Amino acid sequence: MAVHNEDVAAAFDEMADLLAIQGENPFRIRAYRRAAQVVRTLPRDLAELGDERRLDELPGIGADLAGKIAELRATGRLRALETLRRRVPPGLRALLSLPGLGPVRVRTLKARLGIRCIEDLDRALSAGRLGSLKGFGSGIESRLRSALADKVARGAQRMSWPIAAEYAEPLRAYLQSIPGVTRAEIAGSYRRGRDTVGDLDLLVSSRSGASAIRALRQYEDLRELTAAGTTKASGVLRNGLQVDVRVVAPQSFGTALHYFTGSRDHNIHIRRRAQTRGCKLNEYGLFRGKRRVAGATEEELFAALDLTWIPPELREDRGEIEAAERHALPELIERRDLQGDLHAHTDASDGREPLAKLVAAARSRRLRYLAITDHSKYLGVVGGLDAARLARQIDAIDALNEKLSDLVVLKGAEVDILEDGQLALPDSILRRLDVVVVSVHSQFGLSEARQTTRVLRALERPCVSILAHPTGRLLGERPPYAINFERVLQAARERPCYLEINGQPKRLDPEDVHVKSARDHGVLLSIASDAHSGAEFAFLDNGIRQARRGWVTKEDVINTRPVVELRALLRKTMR
DNA sequence: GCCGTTTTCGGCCCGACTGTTTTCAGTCG
Repeated sequence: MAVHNEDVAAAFDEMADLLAIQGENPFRIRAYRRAAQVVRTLPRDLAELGDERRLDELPGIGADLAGKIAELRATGRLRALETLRRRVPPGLRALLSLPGLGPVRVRTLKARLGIRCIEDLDRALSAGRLGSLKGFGSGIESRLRSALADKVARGAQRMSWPIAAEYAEPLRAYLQSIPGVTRAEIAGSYRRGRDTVGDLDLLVSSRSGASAIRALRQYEDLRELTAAGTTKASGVLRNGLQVDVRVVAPQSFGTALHYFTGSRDHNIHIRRRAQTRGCKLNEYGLFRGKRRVAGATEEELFAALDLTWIPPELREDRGEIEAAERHALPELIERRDLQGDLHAHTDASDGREPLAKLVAAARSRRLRYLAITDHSKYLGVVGGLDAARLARQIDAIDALNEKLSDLVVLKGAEVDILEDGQLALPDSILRRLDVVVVSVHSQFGLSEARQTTRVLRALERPCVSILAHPTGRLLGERPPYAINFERVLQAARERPCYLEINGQPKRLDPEDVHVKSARDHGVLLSIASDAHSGAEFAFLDNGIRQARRGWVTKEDVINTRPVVELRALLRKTMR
């Protein structure tokens, strides 16, 4: 039985929760949580990392946890976890996710009222039995009631970054407009450019926190304010998105922005670094004794710690601090580096605009080239092109190019990879194209072995330029399909062909750690909008963000090249 | 449970808000 990173991470997370409910040493609990995080975001499968000795080289994993990983891999079980489950009713874990309930109160509920799961808690609340308990006032009771009431509705759903942006930017502008506010920035996972955002963290610079927070109450999109002090407030927007606002004085803005941007693991690492240098770092500044040595800007904070300024997208404690110390951070790609887009659809398949209109939109965005990659005719996609229709589109594009001087239209197709690894169009027509994008649109549930074989077979075909949206996930709808990404990368490098970073808000595929892994393997990338209308060329921004989180530079991306160099790279993929 | 340019033991990031607290524990980020 194959044990994957996520299985290990889930087991460690459960260990941490159950140990917390038992009242264990908080640092031991944190060690499990940190290990879960490290394993979860590992770019490669643990199975390929080899023996225990290699495992304990991972940060946060020592001899004991390496042994537990080995045990899970060998037996599929973890005796320590099973022992804990016998001692702590597993239903108690779910209680930890409710607001106001931490390990201490959960333990009280179990000890005093015999509550072992959410349903027990619901009944106890209805019967009014909580009021008698120490530490459970009417405030907590009402918060629990409402949390249980809309637990299903709200859930812990994270929102795709581009959707969150529609709420974050107006709120930022509103805060910026409050009298006395000199600056307002969105921090948190949004500023780090994560593919999904769980809540919005905003930082405000003002000498009067109280008045800024009073003004926040008036924000029209705010449903309720759940907590409000003089420097900090939390609330919920009408769409259910959680918002945290923090106010600091200008001389603290840099350290506060850094602190509020996170990630948590990055912050802890940076604060340890400050400590070992005899300093203390908090959101108000970097202090040596009582003297503030940095605070107003992030730049002075990093400089004071002998680090290059680290772009927010890299702040995940995945080696960026070590790289900044060596002044060896990558120079991350920017939107203006892109010269064209290699994945777009017209109304010949499922796009919404005709060829001419899409090309006009690309020109107005100053793209130098655009590949038209309509779907092949296959199940699932209405109106996909067969070889005859594709041949007619090829002629139409040749004619269009005659009339264009500032943009080159590249002839392409997005060809389905069939279940057996064959392509949905014959090589004879694919040879006439400039770029062949291949992708999986069916049979997402195959086993990892079969899915991997399927894609590897497709990559053996003579005409394959780019593997599009390589894991098939749809945020909030469909998980990535099971595939051995490592083997796909090896095949892509040897072949060669390129890997797409898809900028559709629902896809953002592949995820950041896989992007970084591709870069580490020397596989070149294509940043694509997958546009289905001219307006969707804006999705290139999403692809850039995803690329930056994977440490990608301009040199790692094929569509930063002028068209002549790009064509040379594409020819290398055709046999 | 992890980890080490003071340390193989004794630390482990740090502060705001809430509630029930007459001085602080619990939770959260």
